[in-house]
Amino acid sequence: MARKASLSGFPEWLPNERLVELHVLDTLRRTFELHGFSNVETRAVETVGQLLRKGDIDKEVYGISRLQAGESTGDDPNALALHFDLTVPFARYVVENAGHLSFPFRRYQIQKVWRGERPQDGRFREFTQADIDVVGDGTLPFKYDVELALVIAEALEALPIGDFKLRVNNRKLAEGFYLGLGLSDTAGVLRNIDKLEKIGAPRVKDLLLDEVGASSDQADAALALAQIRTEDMSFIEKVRALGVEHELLEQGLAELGEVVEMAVRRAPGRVVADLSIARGLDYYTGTVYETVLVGNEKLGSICSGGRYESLATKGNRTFPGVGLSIGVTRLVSRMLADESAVASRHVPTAVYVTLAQNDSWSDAQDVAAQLRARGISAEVAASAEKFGKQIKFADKRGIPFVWFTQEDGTHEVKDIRSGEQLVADPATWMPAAEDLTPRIAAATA
RNA sequence: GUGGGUAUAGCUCAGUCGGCAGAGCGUCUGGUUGUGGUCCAGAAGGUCGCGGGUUCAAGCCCCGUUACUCACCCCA
Repeated sequence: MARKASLSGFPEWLPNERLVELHVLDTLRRTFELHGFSNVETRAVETVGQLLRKGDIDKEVYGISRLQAGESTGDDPNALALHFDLTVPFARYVVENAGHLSFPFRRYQIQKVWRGERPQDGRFREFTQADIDVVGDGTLPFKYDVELALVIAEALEALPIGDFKLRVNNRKLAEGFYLGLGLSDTAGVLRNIDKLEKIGAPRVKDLLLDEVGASSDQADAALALAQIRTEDMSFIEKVRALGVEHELLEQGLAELGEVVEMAVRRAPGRVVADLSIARGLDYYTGTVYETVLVGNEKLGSICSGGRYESLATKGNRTFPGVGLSIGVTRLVSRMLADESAVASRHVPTAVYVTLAQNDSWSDAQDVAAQLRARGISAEVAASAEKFGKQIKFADKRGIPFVWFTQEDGTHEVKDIRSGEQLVADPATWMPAAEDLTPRIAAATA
């Protein structure tokens, strides 16, 4: 059971919960590196001017000020603030280090981010994001849009989170469609279509009529597009059947088709073409991704991103990119809440070395050192309490083995779960591989 | 930022009409004096969120406040 933090929105896990989070982080790191992504870390703060480049989100940003100085971060673009995602800092990093990087540059970045939003289930003010992006110099082949969807599907598949769906759409497809319909405020249409799942078609239609000046037919057509959802290439025929024509629409169909075609082959069942996905942020220009846990759709997206033709600019150079961001904290909070993953024990210790007499502590440390030298985590009792108490100490922590040294200098090790106690040699004894370190087990559904 | 709900032991929660602060679980100790888990007995553990008011008397009623929480907004 996930414990609620004392400061809302700033979660702090217990040791066994943190083990689950570490397992997620280790798994992501391993998957990303297997696919050749380099890691970078950027500073926690950016200037306000830098952060607000991509939109009016100043309400979400935590400013930094020195208490003594009584400074106000107010409107000063040079004031410092905590980053609220990893994409904007990465864009700055790319520009500043362009001369040292080789493009296309693929990097992953796993860090805390901060947002001054009202916390709720699965929504935090301090949380960890795991980003992967590929950024090019001037151009970036579309194949990366396909590749990133597959890398993310693989990464999520390696986690004990149950079934998920990576929903993919394409901005060009949607915008071309709206333009072909004669709706020029494509951003406005997108913004309202994005609410479809939450508020339903009738209310979205009202919004389209009121806010973007669509006719009833135009609104119906936009809604019809958004209702298309297929796990194969058939979405293309369904779009064509709506009878709208536009050059941008054709481009979008071709691009989304490429992602879906490859996903069907390489990640079957994980990717769905979902033409209702819009994504709130307006810097996406092509592919957009959003991921939900099947059965936990209300939690919101656990991973999203997209293609942006201009991640950053430097002089007359532009750096297009495509990337996705996994909401690690949201994911972990869900895994803890529904106990879909639990640590096999609370501590790293595999062997608890007991003490027969208080003055045998140093000898016990010699035993522990021999075990540690072979990669076995060992801990020595602090006082020679009754063996019953020492065993209980280990049992409460889930330590699987208790070590006894006899008066004659021989050793025995007890498996605390079976009660089986055998003669053992500290120079050669090994626990079973699954007992060496805490394991994260997926609950069997 | 807007609206609703909640706040009592480490955890989950009772607390009647305003009249001595409670239970279960957990923790600790002992039974069992150097091999745990079960069982039995006992113990410790409280700023009743905080501040004010009404009253002979407030966990309970009134006002304020803070935190938490759900929804809106927005997003991982």
